[in-house]
Amino acid sequence: MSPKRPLRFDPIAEARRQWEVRGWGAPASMAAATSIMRAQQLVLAGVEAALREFDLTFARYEALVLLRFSREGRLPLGKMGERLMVHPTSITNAIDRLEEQGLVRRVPHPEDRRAILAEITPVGVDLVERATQAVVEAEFGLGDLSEAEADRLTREIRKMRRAAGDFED
Amino acid sequence: MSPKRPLRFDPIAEARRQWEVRGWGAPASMAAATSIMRAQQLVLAGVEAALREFDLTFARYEALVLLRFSREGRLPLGKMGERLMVHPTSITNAIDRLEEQGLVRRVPHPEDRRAILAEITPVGVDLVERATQAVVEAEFGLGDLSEAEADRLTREIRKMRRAAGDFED
DNA sequence: CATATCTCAGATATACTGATATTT
DNA sequence: CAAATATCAGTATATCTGAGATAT
Repeated sequence: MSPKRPLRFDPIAEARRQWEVRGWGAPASMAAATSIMRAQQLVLAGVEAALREFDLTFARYEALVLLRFSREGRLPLGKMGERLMVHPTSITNAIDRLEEQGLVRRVPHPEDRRAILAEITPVGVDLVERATQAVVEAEFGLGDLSEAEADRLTREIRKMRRAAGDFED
Repeated sequence: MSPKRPLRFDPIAEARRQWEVRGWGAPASMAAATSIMRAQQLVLAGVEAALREFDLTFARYEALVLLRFSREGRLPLGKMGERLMVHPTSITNAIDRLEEQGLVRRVPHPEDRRAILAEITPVGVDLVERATQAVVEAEFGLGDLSEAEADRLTREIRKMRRAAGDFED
């Protein structure tokens, strides 16, 4: 981790100013995209720090949560990749690792013999619940954002996600 | 690239519902953090697709832009790492690559002989301007977000960044 | 001597390409 | 035969740790 002290100015406001000086176009979009990238660095750093003691990465934690939320604790690997927006080989790799850790096991799909299900184990259920406590205590890397602010943020990003074709609804 | 079709529901709204069912705490923060992570995937995918023809990654593009915006087209590597919030060895690596591509060169720091400056070359200046055009045309992966929506998004994220200690201002 | 800056070697995580086996 | 599912081999990128060289 890098507990870097805060800058004494907003680097994105500064970048936007420079962007306009150069006449580079769409400065509002640049600022929004850069904001998203930087916010993600902060969230990822905060969450991964909380997950370290459980030997989980963010990607593997997300996979565990997804399985925990599924009706029967199992999902086809392909479906998991779609939902998490990751490459098929990345899911194979993540499930390999979770299986080594005893948090998940592979079981054959009952109807489609091409597909394989990942199923969360009791150990996995226990771990994901403890890891979640730690992530909540770390405030998801958001700092002390109020509930109202978090909701406004979620709503604004939701517009962007819809514009970018993430979902239809 | 993966031109995946949109889901027919908002996966984050669904995750939030499940999160509350399990009684996992801070659902508003979970939704905000997950929104940031997912938005970043969309932006990164859009921008990297636009940068591919220039043989640039997002990280190297950011470094070029930072140099382009500096007063004299050069900055110490350490300062670049701070500004981009990346590990010192990652900057070394990125500058190695940009130097191989002829977009940047290393020059000694005139006052502090420990430090090394990365300086953008004329070829680098030309490339970063052309790459920027492509990124703007790709709308930064934001889809057709209006300027007002982009500004609102930037403002909401700014609150989060301040709460997370990204800057003081 | 302590600190700062950068680099290197080695390890891990993720992603992508292209190929393959199996099943639908 | 075409499409879908998962895997594998190989490559690339980025991150981090720990060590070391050089300079302040």
